[in-house]
Amino acid sequence: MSIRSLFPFEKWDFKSESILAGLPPEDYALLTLHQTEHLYAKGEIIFREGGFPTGIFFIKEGKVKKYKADKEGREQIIYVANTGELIGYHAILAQDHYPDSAAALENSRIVFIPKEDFLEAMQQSEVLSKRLLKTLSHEFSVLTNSLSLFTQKSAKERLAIQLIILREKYKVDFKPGMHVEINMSRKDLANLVGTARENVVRLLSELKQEGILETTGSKITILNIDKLLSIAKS
Amino acid sequence: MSIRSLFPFEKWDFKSESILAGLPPEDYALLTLHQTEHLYAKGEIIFREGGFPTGIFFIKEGKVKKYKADKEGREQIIYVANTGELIGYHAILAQDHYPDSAAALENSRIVFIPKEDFLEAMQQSEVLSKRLLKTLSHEFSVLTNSLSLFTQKSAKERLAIQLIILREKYKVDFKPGMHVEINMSRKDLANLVGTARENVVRLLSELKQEGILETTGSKITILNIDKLLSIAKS
DNA sequence: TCATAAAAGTGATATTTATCAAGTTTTATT
DNA sequence: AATAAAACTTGATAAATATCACTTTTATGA
Repeated sequence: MSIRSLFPFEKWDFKSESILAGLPPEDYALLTLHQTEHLYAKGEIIFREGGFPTGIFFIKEGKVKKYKADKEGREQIIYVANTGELIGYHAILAQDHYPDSAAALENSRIVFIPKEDFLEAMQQSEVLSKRLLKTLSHEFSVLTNSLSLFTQKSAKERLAIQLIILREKYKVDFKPGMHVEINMSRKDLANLVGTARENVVRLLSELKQEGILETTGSKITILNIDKLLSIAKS
Repeated sequence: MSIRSLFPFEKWDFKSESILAGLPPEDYALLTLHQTEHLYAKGEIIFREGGFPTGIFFIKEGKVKKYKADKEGREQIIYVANTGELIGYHAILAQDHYPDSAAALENSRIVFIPKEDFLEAMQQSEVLSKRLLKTLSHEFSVLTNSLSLFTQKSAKERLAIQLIILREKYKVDFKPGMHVEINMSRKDLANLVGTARENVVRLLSELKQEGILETTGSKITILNIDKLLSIAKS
């Protein structure tokens, strides 16, 4: 039994890969006309909330956190974007500034597509604008799920859910039965779950006690996904 | 000094009015070809989370809460849609089931537009699909604001913010200096703020003590919007 | 590889918020 | 207007979570 049939990942995934994947060649050509590839080091900021958008970003390799920071600098992570995902298009489509910030969670290879090319491709490509409408509408449902998660579930339940989601995102060359290493700092994990760092540490050691996971350094390995699922569903 | 220049309402407003307002006549005609108007009594459900969408809804008069309920029936209100707003399009565009439920907060007059007409109008109207893209992208930013609100602000700050927003939504024939009556049950207010009903009652009586508002029955009147703004900003 | 900084982990305590169990007031209905 | 039901309010208490101060472990780079 695959985890994909036991847990509703689509409720938590933006599916922004499907915007560009297999786009008609002529549309794709328009989009990639002036693209440039850049390496972002772990921790490096890609764009900042309130900044003026100049293009969109395609994650060729790596992971990116989208987050909002309050005055005291406390971050709330909205979403973890993975290899293959597209970010930064909301601000351009809304004709507004960036609603959130984006920073690399690990060394990442990211392609920049200028705003003009993106808008031109949008204008020309029926397929692209249809896909954006579909993705944006889906994102709406993901965000409403996140919203109710925060008000209707305890920190432990939220952590369990996020660990299940992260485990999926941190899979590389995964084969059934293999273990997955989630490599995220306690601080980022806390900012994703929406609780204090110390609380995450305590909850993780509870889960460790229950034989659900183990940690080596800051890395987390899920040992018993079924138990985690039952906590997440409660 | 108008409240609109002191508080960023656009951060909390979906602006879905702007989807249909002033649409080119021929596009509007397509949309309204088979529209039907219905009256919904206060509390009546318009659509349910998980249901299959058959059309979209235009609020001609009234207010609608969009919410998600958990297994225990506890609701989290995602958004309060007002007269002139459009609801129910996300599910159709995402080709999915309704991500949330909608119910009338007061007796409302609502126009139903069948899915087929909506999709046909989308197909034909460049303007309509552009506007939907813009609105959906803006909604993304509103929801990220709501998300960080829940994790970064206390219940009292959240209540202050929601009261400022609700005051704006409950204005009718408003002239500067006039008072506004917010007519919402403590339960709904609690479900909007994301806290227990008893907590909202206590926070409201604190605000009453501070001379910020008064209540008559379940109705709330803001007396000192400046003080409320300073709590919201803290 | 060793020094040093950064991150993780722990314990004590404070604060916030939820829950339960009453009353009381308001609203609706006959 | 009387009555019942629903909604609101209050107080006491429990539970969850945040904060602070500190130790230990891990990562980094000279």
